[in-house]
Amino acid sequence: MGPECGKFERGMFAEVYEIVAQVPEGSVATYGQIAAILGMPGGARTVGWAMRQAPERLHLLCHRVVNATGVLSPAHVFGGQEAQRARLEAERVTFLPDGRIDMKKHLWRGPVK
DNA sequence: GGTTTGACCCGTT
DNA sequence: CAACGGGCCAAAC
Repeated sequence: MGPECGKFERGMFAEVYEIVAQVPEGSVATYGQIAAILGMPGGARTVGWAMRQAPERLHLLCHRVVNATGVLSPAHVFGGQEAQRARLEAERVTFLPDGRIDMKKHLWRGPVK
């Protein structure tokens, strides 16, 4: 593979995008979890950062990434939490009456282990 | 090359 | 239970 073989964006963002892309339907990952997989314990903010800058051309599955509490991101991100929730529900992700994702059921267990 | 930012996480008040 | 602050890290300005 050449240095510019039509790959993703450079930097550790690419790693984040790849991890997110590996999350199967019906599962969700947390920022801290992804950060830990990348070898950045405590770097949850950096992951969220990559998501903010996330280029749409990658068809990001960022809607499967939530915080550790299972709460969706602020409204101004996905065009409304309602939109993100609808996407997750379409993937058979169940929500608790609290409005949070049932992390115990859908929390991704990592790429492979 | 220092400063600012950001979709976080956790403990404490 | 809700609000506040500190810590942590990498990219953009």
